[in-house]
Amino acid sequence: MIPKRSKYAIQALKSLALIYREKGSMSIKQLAEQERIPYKFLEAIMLQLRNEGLVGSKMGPKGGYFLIKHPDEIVLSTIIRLTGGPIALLPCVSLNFYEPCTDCQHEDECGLHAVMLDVREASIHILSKTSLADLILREKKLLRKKMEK
Amino acid sequence: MIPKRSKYAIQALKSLALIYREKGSMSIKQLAEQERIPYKFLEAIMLQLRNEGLVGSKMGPKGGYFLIKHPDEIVLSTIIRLTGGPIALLPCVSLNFYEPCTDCQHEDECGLHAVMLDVREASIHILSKTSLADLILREKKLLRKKMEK
DNA sequence: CTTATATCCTATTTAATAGATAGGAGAACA
DNA sequence: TGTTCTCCTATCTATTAAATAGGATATAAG
Repeated sequence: MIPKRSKYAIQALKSLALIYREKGSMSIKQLAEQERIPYKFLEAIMLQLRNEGLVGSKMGPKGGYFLIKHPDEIVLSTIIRLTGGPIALLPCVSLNFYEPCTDCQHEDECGLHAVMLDVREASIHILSKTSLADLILREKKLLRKKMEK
Repeated sequence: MIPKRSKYAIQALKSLALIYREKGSMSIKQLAEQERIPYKFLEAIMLQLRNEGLVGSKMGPKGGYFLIKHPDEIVLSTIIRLTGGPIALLPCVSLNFYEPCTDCQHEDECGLHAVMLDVREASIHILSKTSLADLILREKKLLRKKMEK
């Protein structure tokens, strides 16, 4: 499971992506209300995303956050990685949270290691090809499909 | 990430699978030493696996645990599920640990939900086609490959 | 220039839970 | 009859996710 922190980050960034074209920005208050995320928690998250260079910010009234990169360029795996969510199912196959097993002398002889590597690859493949723009596009398609019924 | 509990369970069951043919059994002490798993922790795990019907047990001296099913029939997804490891990255796409998002009115309109469903499917596909026997076979292949060098 | 509205930043609290341990009861083999 | 094992319940501890607190700093607008 990825932490809520990661999920909140994706939701907030998706909201910013929706107003990217008109160079819009949103305050934490707006984002928090719209996505029903605890205000102070979201504040900490946005601050981090800013330090990581994903979003820009402007202080004072009419200030807020805005995407720096194009929604096409921000993929889910990046957001998850930055906000501390491990994607792998075991530490020994994690890129960003790697830890060797205390037992297991030879990783390259461990069958479980090999299988879990496969799982990680499959997950990352999906998450790193899905951008914020893809997410929005997908929601449009879902909605359209639903409306047809 | 799946809990250590799940990893330990897989390791122990793999050891039992190795002696399945000759109807062998192993005590917790043996298993714990061989796989370097804390004794008491493993005890709790094996007890659960027994209650779930994956292994059988025999009390007293020369007693121990043994596989009930054929190593072909026990797949990783089953072990992980039984020992409490969520495979999905979000509660809203988990089969066994499902929880709806507090925000998100319509799951079927949520793009993230759709993507995370894809990820789960990809992971489960691998984990439910990999049995204990496959794990052992894979390790043999890994070892052989390594020896060739 | 004052006020309201934002971000910025550090520190702290809280609650849940994974991981591990303790201690003894009950079974079976020698 | 003692030793070796499983069985079972209860508990401890440390870590961490999640959320909160409080104030400093910037800026738009009247």
